[in-house]
Amino acid sequence: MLKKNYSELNPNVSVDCVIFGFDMENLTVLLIDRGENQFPGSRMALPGNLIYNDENLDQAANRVLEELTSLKNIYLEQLGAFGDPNRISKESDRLWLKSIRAEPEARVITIAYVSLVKISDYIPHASSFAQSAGWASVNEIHELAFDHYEILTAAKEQLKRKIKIQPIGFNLLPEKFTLSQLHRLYESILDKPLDKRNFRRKVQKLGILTNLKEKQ
Amino acid sequence: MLKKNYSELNPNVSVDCVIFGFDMENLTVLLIDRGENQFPGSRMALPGNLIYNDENLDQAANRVLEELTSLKNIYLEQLGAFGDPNRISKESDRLWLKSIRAEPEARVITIAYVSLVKISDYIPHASSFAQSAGWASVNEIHELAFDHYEILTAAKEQLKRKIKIQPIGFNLLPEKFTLSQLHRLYESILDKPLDKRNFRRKVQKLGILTNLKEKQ
DNA sequence: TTTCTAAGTGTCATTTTTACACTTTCAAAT
DNA sequence: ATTTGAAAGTGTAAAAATGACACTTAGAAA
Repeated sequence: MLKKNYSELNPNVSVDCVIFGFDMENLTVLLIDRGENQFPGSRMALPGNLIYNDENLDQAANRVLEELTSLKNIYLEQLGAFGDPNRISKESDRLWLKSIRAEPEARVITIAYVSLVKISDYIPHASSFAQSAGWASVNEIHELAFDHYEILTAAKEQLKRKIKIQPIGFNLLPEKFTLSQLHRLYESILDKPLDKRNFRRKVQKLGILTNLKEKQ
Repeated sequence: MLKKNYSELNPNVSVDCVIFGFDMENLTVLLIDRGENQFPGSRMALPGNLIYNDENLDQAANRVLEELTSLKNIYLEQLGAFGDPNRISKESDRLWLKSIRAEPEARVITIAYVSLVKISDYIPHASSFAQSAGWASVNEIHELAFDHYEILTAAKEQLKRKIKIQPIGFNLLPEKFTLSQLHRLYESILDKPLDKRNFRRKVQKLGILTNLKEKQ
């Protein structure tokens, strides 16, 4: 009877992480630079890689994120699976895969994860096949490796949906923060202006915050 | 250079379909019977199977559903990926996989899909490895193959969320139907009583329905 | 000191939500 | 044929949530 070795990479399943960051000004996302490439196409990609057979998907997402960017202990939520057979069809992507994968032509479906963190808490350091890792303004991104732009778009939608129903976003801010900062965060995510007074009223009705009586 | 054959089964990725059905009385779900089995554990499972490498996930879900139950042209929505390494650890499940899979020990992650249909529109006929296929009352299900019970639970939650924000459920009913039937559908899904008058008012404000002036 | 930018504050109208009880109709049982 | 039971059908009032709206104050920069 053949005993399967489970602690090996699964050539068909990867995870990709969409880590949104907020710096009191802009909504950004964590990208890695894949480095020079002879073919056209974006050098930038979401941090992601194949899973091991003996880890579950959540573990894989955390591991991959840490390996590529050094960020750890981040609450990741699953966004969904992206599995178009053509997601690897760009020539520049295939070339890159040849340099990092044992089976570069394998059909890969990827499970995307999303999070939202406070930028100042996490300083990315690139390692593994990432040449660099850093935050990029969400609004300035127009092209990414593979289907990562599509994944990013879906992640933005998910974030919008989530933020409307439950007040995430509080662990993203310093312990002391102004309502204006929170206001900016929400406007960044929803990508539309929110009435200042109505917003403050709503937040305060949640009663989660303790007023500091310090101004500014 | 090795040319990869893409129209082959991918041993690592499957799809599973949670098809909810409504029959004017109960919320049900479509299950297949895997047949006799020497080991304890549920014979029943969600319709699901491995994907082919040349089809996308949505196509795979539709194909697998049709192959096992004959249901086709169903709008399927992705629920998410389930990929615990132990999802195949029950002895009865492993035994069953040996009888139907080329690589029964492979690590498999599955992508779950959800839909909601009117039972009378779709009569399931089992084929492939399904010994039978039919509707089972959601409330009477307590055990399923693999992690399918967990998937079913997640699917119920998703359905609840969806039904609150947009009035799906209209294409599930006959062209003529009473508001009471719709009312029952919503109560079944949300699993709690809804005030009759408030419900009717809300539906009528949507203005989607044309009043037939026929009673009952 | 002037000027600009961002912070901070309250009210009112509209809409949405929730709670609540009796009558009518039809079908089934006697 | 009559009675009985079960489900269909109907309106109102109070409370809560939402959305629109403009001026003053404080601090930073010129």
